[in-house]
Amino acid sequence: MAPLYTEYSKIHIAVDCVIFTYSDEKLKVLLYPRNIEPRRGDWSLMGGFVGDRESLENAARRVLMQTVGLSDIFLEQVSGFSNPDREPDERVISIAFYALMSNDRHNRELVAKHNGEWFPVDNLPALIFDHKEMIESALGRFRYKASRDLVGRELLPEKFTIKQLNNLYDAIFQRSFDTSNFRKKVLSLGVLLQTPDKETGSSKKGAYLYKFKRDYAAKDFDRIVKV
Amino acid sequence: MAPLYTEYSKIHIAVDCVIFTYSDEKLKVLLYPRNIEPRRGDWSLMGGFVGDRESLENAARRVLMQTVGLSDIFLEQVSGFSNPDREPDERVISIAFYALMSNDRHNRELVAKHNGEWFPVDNLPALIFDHKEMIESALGRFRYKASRDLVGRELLPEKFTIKQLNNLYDAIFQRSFDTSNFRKKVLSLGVLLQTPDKETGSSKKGAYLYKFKRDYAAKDFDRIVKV
DNA sequence: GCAAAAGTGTTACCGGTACACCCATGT
DNA sequence: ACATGGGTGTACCGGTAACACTTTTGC
Repeated sequence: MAPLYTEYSKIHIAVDCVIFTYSDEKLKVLLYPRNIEPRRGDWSLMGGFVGDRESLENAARRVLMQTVGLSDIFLEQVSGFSNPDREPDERVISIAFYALMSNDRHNRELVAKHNGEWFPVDNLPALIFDHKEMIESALGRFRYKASRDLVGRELLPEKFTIKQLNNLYDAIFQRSFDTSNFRKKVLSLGVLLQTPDKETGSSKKGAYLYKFKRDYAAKDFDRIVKV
Repeated sequence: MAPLYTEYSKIHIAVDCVIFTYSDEKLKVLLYPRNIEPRRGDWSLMGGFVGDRESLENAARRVLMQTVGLSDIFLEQVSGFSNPDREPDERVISIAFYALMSNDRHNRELVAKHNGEWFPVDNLPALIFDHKEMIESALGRFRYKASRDLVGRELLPEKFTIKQLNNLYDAIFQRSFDTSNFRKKVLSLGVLLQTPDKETGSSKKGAYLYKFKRDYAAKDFDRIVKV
């Protein structure tokens, strides 16, 4: 490896992960009390520096593995944040990613060990640096994805009712979709399979549980919901 | 500035600019024969390393100024490209940007001096590294922008006919929009102003020239065209 | 008059929205 | 029987697409 670019300076480069989950009918983000100076103890996204021979995405997956014990989950790059003064003491460029994680899959012990806590996206605490902005960008990108692809598989249990999916979309877009129309729209996409089972906890009649078709891969529908 | 992160390695970080213009009824990208090894002479995007105290966007604007003599143009970050082997000889992470430039504004001498050439997006030559992929990502993002905001101001002369705008959209989306419906849609947005002048080069009747309203800022329309 | 491009009008259809209504069941 | 949430049906409205039609003017 020839030292071709020696006259140009190198820069610390990191990734930060916006980890979304869905629980208690809310869309939530995983935050940690920062464990190094400066601003130790303030809430922040979990991140890490990018290794010498590591892609950004692999760095993000490594962070996910260390954070929630999973790495085979949906992950998408959002944007680079590069204001020279975004960290007060040293120059770091950080690339934000967002990840989608079903609430029942993550390693709770691992999260607890680092004092991670889940915050609803509409009620975030004070965050270090530009992490608030990262979350907002990530949410924008996630909404775009959810508007063109049914995102239930990543965030709901394997089997779920249409109502649960409806509530998920309500939480993502912070509005209330008409249940009748939502049901029709979603079923018309042809990617869900009705199971024989019913969910009976919340109603007397019971609601059919659905799951994604086995071979379902992310599609690009015309428009599931308006953004 | 305390050396906090000394145990983590720094990485070369660059920006690459996908510069779009519109001429001869085609959407084109500016490419250069690479002027340093490796692969000197192959076609590539214009890029540059990010300085110590420089944001990614400022680095991209600096590249634009060096390349086309303009920096006050539309610029948007696309994505980071970070495969450790994307450059054969040394590790460089590059953030792709795209820019929109009216064909009559750029500094032709400056472009010619570096042997820059414009290529239609549907007929690109062989490109170095992952630059083809960068252009495709940039085009995707640009199409998204054009679907929600009228992009004529950035790419057409100050005054233009509806037909020209129609042709621009045809070129961006590589399809043909119905002229009648396109006209109605575009005028209904209420952002164009009819001028008293007519363009008579291509027709006997002559077509009215329009321009963007003085106070027009990028809006987020529901949907101008389907993506 | 006719060709050519600009510009207007018409119609059919589709998808989103609102909302009324029926269904199944536990109490 | 009735309350409750699940699920279906329908009617309206606006946007989109396709395409016919009118206008203007140079030749």
